[in-house]
Amino acid sequence: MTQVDEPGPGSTPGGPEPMLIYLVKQIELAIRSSLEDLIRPEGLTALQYTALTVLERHPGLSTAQLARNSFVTSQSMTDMITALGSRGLIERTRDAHDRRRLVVALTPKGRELLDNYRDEIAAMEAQMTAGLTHMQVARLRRSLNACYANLTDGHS
Amino acid sequence: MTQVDEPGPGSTPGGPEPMLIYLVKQIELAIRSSLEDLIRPEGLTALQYTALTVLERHPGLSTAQLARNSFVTSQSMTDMITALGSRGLIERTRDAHDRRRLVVALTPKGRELLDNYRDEIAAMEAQMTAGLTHMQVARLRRSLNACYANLTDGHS
DNA sequence: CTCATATCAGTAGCACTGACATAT
DNA sequence: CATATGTCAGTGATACTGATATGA
Repeated sequence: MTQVDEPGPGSTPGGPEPMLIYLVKQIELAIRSSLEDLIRPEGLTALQYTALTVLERHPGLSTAQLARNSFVTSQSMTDMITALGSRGLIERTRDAHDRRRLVVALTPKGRELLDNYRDEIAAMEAQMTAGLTHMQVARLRRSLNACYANLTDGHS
Repeated sequence: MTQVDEPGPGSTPGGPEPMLIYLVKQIELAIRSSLEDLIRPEGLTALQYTALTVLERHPGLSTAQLARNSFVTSQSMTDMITALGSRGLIERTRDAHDRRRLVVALTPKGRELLDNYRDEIAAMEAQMTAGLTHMQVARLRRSLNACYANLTDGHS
């Protein structure tokens, strides 16, 4: 051990306050790292797992809608959906009303995988908010929702 | 336009509240997307730009320390540092006291690049927190700092 | 025709494991 | 010796642009 580490997130150089966008990035990095470790035995990446949870919440989405939701191109999302499909975690069905759309849905196997990790994911979140009161967590959630809305305003 | 999109971030399926970790992820995705668009003319990625800001804040870090700060392996960080070095944005000098360490520092060119985008990055953050009071932003920053500390507790 | 959807091809950035040399 | 740092090699997942086909 040579020296104390813990540089913390980046910030504006002059100001004492780290910028919020870097704080968010650092937290996301830490979460992703824990999530990767947790689900590595399943052969899934954090991004693939997140995609499954989005599908659980929004069953009727097409690949193009999922891509916009994650700010990536439809080509990138197609690759991920293909990977999840080859593992039997999702399946795609042609929309009868708009035959361009391939609606993506979880399979029972995909739902079971999410069930198996629900408690551990909740524990991760509990660790993250340790020491915060219920009111502080509620305020944090409201503010983050507002930030998300601000950033996605006008984004289809 | 076929249907309303805007599915929003993932969450627990039963509960009405989206999980905080997915909110953070979605916000980070939105920020990264804007940041990529902003600095694409420079030929830099969002990750490379973020690494530069971390270096600006913490000039004396080695590659290994930077890697731990971003929760990646030293090999991955070496690749990024090499890319930034070949663009003349950073330079590495051998630490005289511990000759294993290669201390990474910004070049004047790297500092100039950061200066050129400081205002636009600040505008991104202002857009994100639009509608929030100063007190709400201060609370958000404190809570996020607490979350970051909780997640990195014990992490060198 | 225009637009949206989805895919195929190629390329680049990113992160990983494993192996290795060097310094503490 | 063990540990920490940094690099090289190979691999896989991710995301991009460009081109193409199909349907609304």
